[in-house]
Amino acid sequence: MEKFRSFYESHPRFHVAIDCVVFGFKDRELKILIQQRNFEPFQGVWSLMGGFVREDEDIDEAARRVCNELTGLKDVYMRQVGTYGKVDRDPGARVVSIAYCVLIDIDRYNAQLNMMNNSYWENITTLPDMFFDHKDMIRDALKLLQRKVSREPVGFNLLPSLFTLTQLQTLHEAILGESIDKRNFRKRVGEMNFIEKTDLVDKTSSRRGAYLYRFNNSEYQRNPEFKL
Amino acid sequence: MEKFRSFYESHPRFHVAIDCVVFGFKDRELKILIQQRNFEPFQGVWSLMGGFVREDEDIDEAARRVCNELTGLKDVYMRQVGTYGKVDRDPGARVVSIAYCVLIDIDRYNAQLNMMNNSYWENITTLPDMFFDHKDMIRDALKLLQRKVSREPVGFNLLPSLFTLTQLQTLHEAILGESIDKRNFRKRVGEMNFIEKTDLVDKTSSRRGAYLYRFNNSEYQRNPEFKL
DNA sequence: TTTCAAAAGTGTATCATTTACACTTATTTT
DNA sequence: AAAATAAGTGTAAATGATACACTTTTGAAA
Repeated sequence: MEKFRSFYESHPRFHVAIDCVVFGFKDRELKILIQQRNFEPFQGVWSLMGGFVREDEDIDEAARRVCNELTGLKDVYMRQVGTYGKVDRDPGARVVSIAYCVLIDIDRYNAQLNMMNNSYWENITTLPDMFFDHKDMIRDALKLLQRKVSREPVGFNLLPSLFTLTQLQTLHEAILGESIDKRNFRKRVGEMNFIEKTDLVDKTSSRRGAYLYRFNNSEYQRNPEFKL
Repeated sequence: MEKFRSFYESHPRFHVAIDCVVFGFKDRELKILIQQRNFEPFQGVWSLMGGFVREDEDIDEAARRVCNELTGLKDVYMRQVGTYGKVDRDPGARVVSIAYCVLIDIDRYNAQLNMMNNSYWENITTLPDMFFDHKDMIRDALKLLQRKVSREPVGFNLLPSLFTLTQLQTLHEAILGESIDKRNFRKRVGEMNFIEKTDLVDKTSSRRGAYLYRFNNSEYQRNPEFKL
């Protein structure tokens, strides 16, 4: 391939970045992790958590690495949202950025990282102005999440491994931005036998207590049909 | 920003390419435009039609330019599918490639371009082995198209501006890979008043002749609800 | 210890949507 | 005149989606 080097070298090269739209769920609200940069360039600007792709990394590997650096978590659900490449989207240099939608259980997130990264969990309904096209990335990531949450078991990534049906429902409501009928919702849950009732009870959110459920992925794989 | 140049320069840069998954529809078959390269590198390998992003171009502009160079057409429907960035996906150099799904009316395509580009219309069901991840791009572009065709008026981009309902139905069948009940299909068409019957008749495909319809986009915009 | 507050849990009837299904019509060719 | 070919048309049954309100359980407060 050596002899065709000029074929490639006649074309320009760009920085390629990863931006993570990290979703979490707490207090009935869908949140995302944003950062107010305390370093140059763009100090003080609100932005998504990101990083650059390295020479020796697949872009998905880079996304996993960046996400791990920012959240401390491994084996996290992430999906590519899209790629953003306006010429002037980053005034410091030509940067093409690939956005990823990341879903984490907010309780597994080490809050100390917020100090280190100067980052915050902000409700998606009350985001500040943000760096260039980062609002577009968030919008598109949310659309992706909305499209998936009713048809694939992705919401469980935002919950603890044991959760109540009320938590699951309020999660769906927060993602879809609309309220859901409780009895209809539970009827649909009941049709999916991979959402398993345990005999454990959570009493933190009510006096009566609510049964805890878990998502059984291997059972789901045997008959992967999901509708909520 | 000058003083932060090193912030960027400490990170690597990559070639960024566009690959177009160009769909066409003819003889009841969904086809895509592929090219057997008659130039180095990778001479003889089947691949999608592509090109590199330039310094002064947004990626969407680059996609439009590349698509225009390859099809001769302007103002075509195109949507980003995803970005493919495995380290070794192109052995000649590190190239990150953004795939676009492109829908054209195959009758507007100048067949002479096939000579110039060494390109062909191949049925999606009978594709040859292809360059690295180009099959993945095609699979993902087809998924995108399948997801959209029933809920948004995108199929019309693959048809002439006047079309019969049988053409529209066989197009949907080709995209979805399953047969559709004729009466149910036409019932749904009848519910969308932006699919307008003309008094023109096409007699090329049957003795009786079939009424020609057209898609009225401004009527659609007044009440954008689509279900087929 | 009784009362109150707060969330959990439970079923049915109606409505809307989707599916299954087969013959007639119009025209050209033989 | 008959045959061949694709266009065009409606209804009934089944399935899925929606609307809707009261009882239960428990801890905290009176």
